[in-house]
Amino acid sequence: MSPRKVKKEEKRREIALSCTDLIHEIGMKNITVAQVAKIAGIGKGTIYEYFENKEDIIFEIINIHIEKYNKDLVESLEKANSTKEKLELFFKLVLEDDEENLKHFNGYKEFLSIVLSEENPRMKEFNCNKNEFFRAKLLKIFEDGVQKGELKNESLALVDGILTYQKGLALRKMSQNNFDTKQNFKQFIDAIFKLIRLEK
Amino acid sequence: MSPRKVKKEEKRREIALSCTDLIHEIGMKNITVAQVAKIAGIGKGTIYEYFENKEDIIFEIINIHIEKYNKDLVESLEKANSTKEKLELFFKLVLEDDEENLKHFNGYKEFLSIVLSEENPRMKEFNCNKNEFFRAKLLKIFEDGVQKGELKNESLALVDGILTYQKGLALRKMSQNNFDTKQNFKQFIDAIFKLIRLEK
Amino acid sequence: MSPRKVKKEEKRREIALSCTDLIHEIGMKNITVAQVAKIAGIGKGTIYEYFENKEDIIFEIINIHIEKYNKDLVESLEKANSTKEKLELFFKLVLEDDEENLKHFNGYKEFLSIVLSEENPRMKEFNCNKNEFFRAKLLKIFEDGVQKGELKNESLALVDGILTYQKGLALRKMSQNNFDTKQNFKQFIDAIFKLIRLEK
Amino acid sequence: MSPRKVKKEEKRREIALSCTDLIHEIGMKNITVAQVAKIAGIGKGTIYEYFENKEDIIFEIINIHIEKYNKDLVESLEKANSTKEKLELFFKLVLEDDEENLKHFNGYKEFLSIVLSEENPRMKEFNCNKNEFFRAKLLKIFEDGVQKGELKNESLALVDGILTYQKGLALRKMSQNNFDTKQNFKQFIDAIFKLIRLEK
DNA sequence: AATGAATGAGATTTCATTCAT
DNA sequence: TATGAATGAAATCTCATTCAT
Repeated sequence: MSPRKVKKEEKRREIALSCTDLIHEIGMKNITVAQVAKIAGIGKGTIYEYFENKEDIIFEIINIHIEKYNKDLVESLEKANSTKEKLELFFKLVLEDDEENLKHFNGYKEFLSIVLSEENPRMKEFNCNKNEFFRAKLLKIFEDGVQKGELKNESLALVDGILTYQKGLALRKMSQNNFDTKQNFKQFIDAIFKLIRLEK
Repeated sequence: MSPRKVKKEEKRREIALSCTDLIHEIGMKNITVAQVAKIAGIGKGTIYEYFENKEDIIFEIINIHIEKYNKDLVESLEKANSTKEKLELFFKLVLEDDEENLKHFNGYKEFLSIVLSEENPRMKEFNCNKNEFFRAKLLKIFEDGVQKGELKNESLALVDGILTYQKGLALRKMSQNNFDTKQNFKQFIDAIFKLIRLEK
Repeated sequence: MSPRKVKKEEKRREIALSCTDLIHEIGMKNITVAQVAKIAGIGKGTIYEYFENKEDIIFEIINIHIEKYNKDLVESLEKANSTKEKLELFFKLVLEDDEENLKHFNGYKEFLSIVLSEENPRMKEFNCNKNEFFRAKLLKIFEDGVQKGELKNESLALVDGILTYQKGLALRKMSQNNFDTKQNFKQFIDAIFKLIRLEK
Repeated sequence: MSPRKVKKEEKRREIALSCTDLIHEIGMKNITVAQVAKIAGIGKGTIYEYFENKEDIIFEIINIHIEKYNKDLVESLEKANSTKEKLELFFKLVLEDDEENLKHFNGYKEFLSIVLSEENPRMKEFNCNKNEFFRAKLLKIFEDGVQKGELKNESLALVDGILTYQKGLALRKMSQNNFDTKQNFKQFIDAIFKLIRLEK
């Protein structure tokens, strides 16, 4: 990238980051360009020097959040030992209820709402890319498990199902009132593990 | 219900049904009250004799679609024999790709988008009610399977996980570009069935 | 009046009276024809058998209230002795703060608001008629005072001014936040009485 | 005020002033935002850069009219000599019938109609402020009269009563068909002056 | 005489985006 | 490069009144 482009990229981040708090208050969709400009301390017109349109702003915000989440996930996965531990980290987004994580979760919820509502190919593609990233991570977890002799070989066939199950957990947590995510997870994963764990 | 109320209820349905096609063209959220009135062949003001507000119209449309889908599901479940057959019927919404079913699926997608985006407690509650209905159906399928000696007793513990998995399938189909729903389903369900099927 | 007309007149009153409470809650202007019909226990269309239009309903309501107030005023004036006593009764509408009187006052306020806002000749004429009625009453009070030797002859020239002053008191009470009506009245009337009272 | 703010203030005035004629034709309440925008030669959306809402536009219009009237009043009062002359100037709004003054009078009428009709605390408070301004002016007139030896000391006690009387004159002129404002004023004020004027 | 279903004109307000400076 | 004033399309909802039954 040219130095020019790099600078632009930096400014995009800066602007997007400046409205993090605002977004958690009123939501991505409800934010106005005027608000973004004000909170970023620049003019409304200037926004359009760095972003194509409003959607592009939202895109950048989502991007930052997800990149951050992914980075944290990768780091924590590296420190984990057992397969089950890793799996729990992998499900952290839907299981953990501390403030930090809830922010990520709600951001993801808003992101999904956009993907579902609009015919927005760019967002959809972005979603696919991220999915592949996550799939690769999950696959790695299982492969490591197999290599370490923790899991049966056949367990690799479950990766996609578990990925799907994770999406389902997210959706249910997002759309149901008193959904007990943890209990649903525990029951299901325990059962699955019975199936795929190698008896030593 | 008084005859009065019944008539109102009928008219609501009639109006809501009249815009089925329009909805599939432009989406529930994008519809305008003026359009609904025109297509229903009545005045704009008349709409408000039967609906509280625009949201109420969308609500009725969703309701009709879901009720219809549920009715069909129940009927087809009654005719099915094996547990696996029933399970496939239960997953029909996300698996089948004929026009009729795609309409239901897209309706469900729009519905979810609304549930996720707005602070719309009514929709959310409605979603919860329907979820319970579906959970009951799935549980029944498994209980019948156990009773008929097809499934292990412990398989009942998987009901909630599978329900969640179904949501995940829906979400992935909605939000990913070339997601192979059927293959994901087959792989996962086959594996699960290995676990829970009684060897005869 | 023909018996038919009399019956119509009675029904008008009945309908108008039925919404007295509602009016005090939400105001004459804010009432809807549907509400009037419901509270009167008749159909919306039936309203138009007895009233020309919505304005006509309001007109009837105002009429009833003012007639009632006038009747009470005349009765109480007959029982009063001294001129000053009578004058206080004459100012009762703006001075007294009990619930009953406040209802009349607020009704009058709404009435004035209508007279001022619309170019409503009928209301305006009605207002003039009532004004003449009140002027006659006030004049009578003063004439009696003169005849009884309480007041100077010239005091009759003040009748119109005092009538005007009373309107001013009403307007200020209606439009100012902490207007001390009683104190304004006392100070003014005392001063006036010094001027017009005959020393005995 | 920042230059920013000053410009906004100026533009508010400019927009409000541009619809003066329109208002006299159709009334403040009947004006639409679209009409204001058109007559001001700007877009509908631009209106909302300078005004909170429609009420705010009306508010500005009233403000301008009243400020203008007050300024003229203060100027003319300075030029007047005798107390009676000043008093006549003070009553000018209700007495004079030239076009210029009638516009102010009708503006005041519309303003009062709003104050009486709506639960509009802002307008009511504004009314109170202006009332205090006028009361101060009237008091000054009387104090000067006393100081110059034209009026008795006690006449100061009449200030509030006369202010009230003036409101009454306004209200009657607004709400009665053939009310003879001048005659009512002359008769009343002459009588009052007999009471309060010092014989020299 | 009584009804109440149907009507539709009409007005406010928001906000992403442009463009002249 | 930065700005922010100007834009205007677009959509909801109310309610007095009519009229067929």
